[in-house]
Amino acid sequence: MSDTDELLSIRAAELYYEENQTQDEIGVILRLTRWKVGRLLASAKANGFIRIEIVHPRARRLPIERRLRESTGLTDAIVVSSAGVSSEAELQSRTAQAAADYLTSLRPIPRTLGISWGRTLHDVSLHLKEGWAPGVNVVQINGGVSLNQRTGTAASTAVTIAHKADGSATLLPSPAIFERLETKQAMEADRTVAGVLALGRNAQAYLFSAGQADANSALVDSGYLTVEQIDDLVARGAVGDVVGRYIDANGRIVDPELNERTVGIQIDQLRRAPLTIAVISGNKKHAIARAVVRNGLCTVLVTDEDTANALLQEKDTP
Amino acid sequence: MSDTDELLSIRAAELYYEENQTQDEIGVILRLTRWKVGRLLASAKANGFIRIEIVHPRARRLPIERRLRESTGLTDAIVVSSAGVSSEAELQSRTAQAAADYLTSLRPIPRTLGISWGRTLHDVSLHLKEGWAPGVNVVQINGGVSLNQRTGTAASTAVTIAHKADGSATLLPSPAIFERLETKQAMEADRTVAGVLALGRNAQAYLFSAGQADANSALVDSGYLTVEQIDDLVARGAVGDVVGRYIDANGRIVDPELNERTVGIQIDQLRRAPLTIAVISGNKKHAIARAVVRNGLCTVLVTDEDTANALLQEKDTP
DNA sequence: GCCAAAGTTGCTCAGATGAGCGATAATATC
DNA sequence: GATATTATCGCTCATCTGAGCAACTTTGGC
Repeated sequence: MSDTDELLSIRAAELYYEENQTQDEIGVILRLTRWKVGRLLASAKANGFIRIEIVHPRARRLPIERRLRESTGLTDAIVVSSAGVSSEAELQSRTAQAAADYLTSLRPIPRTLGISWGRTLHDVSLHLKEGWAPGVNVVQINGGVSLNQRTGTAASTAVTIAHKADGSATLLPSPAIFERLETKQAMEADRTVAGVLALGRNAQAYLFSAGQADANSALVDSGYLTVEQIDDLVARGAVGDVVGRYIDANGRIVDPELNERTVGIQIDQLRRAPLTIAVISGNKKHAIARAVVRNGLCTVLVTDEDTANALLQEKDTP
Repeated sequence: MSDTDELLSIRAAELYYEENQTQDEIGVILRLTRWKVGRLLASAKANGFIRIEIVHPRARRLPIERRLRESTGLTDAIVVSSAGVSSEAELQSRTAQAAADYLTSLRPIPRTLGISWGRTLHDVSLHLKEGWAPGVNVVQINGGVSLNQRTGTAASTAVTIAHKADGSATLLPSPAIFERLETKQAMEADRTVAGVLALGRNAQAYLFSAGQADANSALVDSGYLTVEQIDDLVARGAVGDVVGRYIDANGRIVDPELNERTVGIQIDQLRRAPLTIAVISGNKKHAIARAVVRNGLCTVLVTDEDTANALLQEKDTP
């Protein structure tokens, strides 16, 4: 397009989008036929001069969702817009809201829903509306936060989700990680615990988040791991944890011994499940999100625009 | 509007603006009539959820221009968009470009154009296209930069503007401010200088910028004023200078004695002129822009979106 | 300078859309 | 609970707009 045409397309766009003039009227003003005006407007759009943003906490980015589905093979992708967000917390809240929306609209409604715990899932539980589903049994799929933390964040998440769906919550009464393998095995042998774990393995759907591998991990906060242990895991390639288990960029368990001492569903069980919803948002979680998506650990990803774009860019530059 | 309708309007907007679906198709997807979809889209717009930006260096903000004209009584207002600008310099360059565009499209073409000097006007001169007008006599209306500066910025601006219009430049061979009133009067008595000043007074149009009152002023850089003098002027209410003369928020000369020693057109002559184009851009110039516009020192203002909004907000909250 | 190829223009026509208007539903008022 | 009032809905119709096409203009190649 010629230089003067580019300028004209901008003038036309101003009159069209800001002044709500018709292409006819613009034609009169700029001394052009209305067809020329139409073409100029089309070229302004094609050149990317017209940026249309939907500014709303519930706004999603459908084109990014589609590209994500196509390039990763995800069953579904929910990408919340970051237009107009001023803080990371706001973005994560939007993502949690979107996850709650997705859960609510899920058909068929899963009778048993396996969930992990964490800040993100807690946020999701708060965003769910009373009566979001008619009776869902919520099962914890990995060991809970220790008691030196604000008691029962994990339990409260599960209970809230279940309660709001007029369902029941089945809690996993176990720490996340045991110091000794023998203790962990003894615990798993307990009939109650074994029952919960079996229920978790047979859930129809899973909802979980993931944590980045750094000192801010909930597993560090809860006292299960030390900062030094995290550093060691990172040195061995860990990018983050899923249901309490640290994985590398290829989705492999970083420390098999540690993994053995971790209570809950195995990564492979997640990989085989037909419906696994991962909720991952935030700038620091791009790496773990990538690991989760690339290695088939989820079939549905709920995330934010920036994380989604990061995933797409990697795909484009292999 | 109800809460669910608001959400629906966002879903509709996503499909309409991001996926280019027709209102009919959206109706099928969301189980609504196409009229309902149309209404939802209209309400999304009305609620400000749809933000349309024209991202282009030459983009203007016509609605703001109109509001400025209406609320200030300016003959014309040119407001450049700040969408997508990353630096103050870029915004100022856009404003200069817009001023050049305005000058080029000006009808009738002024035979004599009085100009001041400064970074902004120099920028305007560079953005003008060769042959922007068929013969314009450009006259300097205030004293030039001193010679210890990069020689001839002021002269070069005038010459460039004139040259590109196949016209002639009449320079004012005088310092901006004299130390002694007597010297200034003697200078003005000189036939050549007097002739230039007379020519300047009779120009058909004026183009000038304005400087904020702080240590970065061109008058300080050029050695005419010290930082202390500026501080003093500020203490006495100065918000900036127009054609070398410091004014307060009410458009009054702050220091009459200093004003007397300043060579060039008087503020009042500017106020009486039928066509005076002020080019003012940048966050620090909001106050001086306000003083210029509120006190009728210009009939046309070329500025940036942020400055324009600042002017409008003051109007709304008197 | 001539011709082919590519690009641009004005136009027809069908599809998309907003304004306006009765009909219907929801809400408030007594 | 009946009625008045308001809001919402589905629709018609006129207008707006984009796709497609033939005519025309420009450009590049020889």
